[in-house]
Amino acid sequence: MKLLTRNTDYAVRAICCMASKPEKVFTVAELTNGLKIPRPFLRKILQLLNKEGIVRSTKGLGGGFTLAMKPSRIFLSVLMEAFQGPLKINECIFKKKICPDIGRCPLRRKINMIEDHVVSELRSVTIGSLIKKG
Amino acid sequence: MKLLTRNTDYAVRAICCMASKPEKVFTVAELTNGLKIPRPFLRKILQLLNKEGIVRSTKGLGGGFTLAMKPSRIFLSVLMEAFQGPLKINECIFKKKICPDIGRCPLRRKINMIEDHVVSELRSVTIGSLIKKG
DNA sequence: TTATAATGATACCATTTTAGTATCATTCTG
DNA sequence: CAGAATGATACTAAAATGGTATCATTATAA
Ligand code: FES
Ligand code: FES
Repeated sequence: MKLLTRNTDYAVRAICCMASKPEKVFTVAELTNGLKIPRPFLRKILQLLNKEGIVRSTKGLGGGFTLAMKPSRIFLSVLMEAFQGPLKINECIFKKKICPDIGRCPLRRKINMIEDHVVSELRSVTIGSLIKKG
Repeated sequence: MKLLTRNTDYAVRAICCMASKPEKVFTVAELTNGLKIPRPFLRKILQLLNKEGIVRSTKGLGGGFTLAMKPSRIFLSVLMEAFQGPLKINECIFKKKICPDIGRCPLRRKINMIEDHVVSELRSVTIGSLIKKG
């Protein structure tokens, strides 16, 4: 059961890193040093985060990435959706074949309940909630 | 987010099928007819179910597979474990690197909570509960 | 104004996991 | 013994994931 894929995980850490100094512009190199993530891969990740508006990029010398939102507004669920697609648990294989009435299929009902719970939990996690140290 | 992989799904359906006539010995061919699962693949699945003691096989002419347990005792969680490994949500990537104290990492705590919920839900689903039609 | 340091865009490759096949051995029944 | 079934196991195919490479663009500063 994989909940977070690697790029989501990387994204989370990178953002946590950046959240520690909100004003600083981080170059990819700096972030990789701290995090030991393959550099070109992290670049790709940051580029997507930029498109998503979670991070802001500036080009050229002295450029790099900064958070575009407050950590408390960055939801784990949003990161997961960006990197892993919609938060949906897989459909069943035999659509109508087996299940006479998909609306009443007890397996699907159960799966949907699980999904609802998982998703609502994920939606409650923000980067902000992750970095406030204990 | 994939909860059930294909072979688990196939296994569930095959078992549901078999549960409808508990005394009948099903040949693989019969099951594939009903279910449209690639025959050799279903064989492999049934062989594993046999090893797990969920299904009983008899060889030779007139042989095939029967359920070895009552549907109400066959848990979805057990099938998932058999086909997909332990019901554990992925560990984080940077073991000790980032997380100063894994016991206190709020992300991990959250993930663990989600995992506990999912697993306990899955443990409550049996084939029996799936086949009692509404 | 040009060299350089940064990201943007994108195509490509590698690895791992999942899905599915093929084959031969074994066993049971008639 | 013939044939119908599964047992065991090795192999292949396809998809998802993880990671590289490359060239274009932009900004800074000597
Ligand atoms: S057919 Fe998909 S859960 Fe019932
Ligand atoms: S390091 Fe894994 S969840 Fe904190």
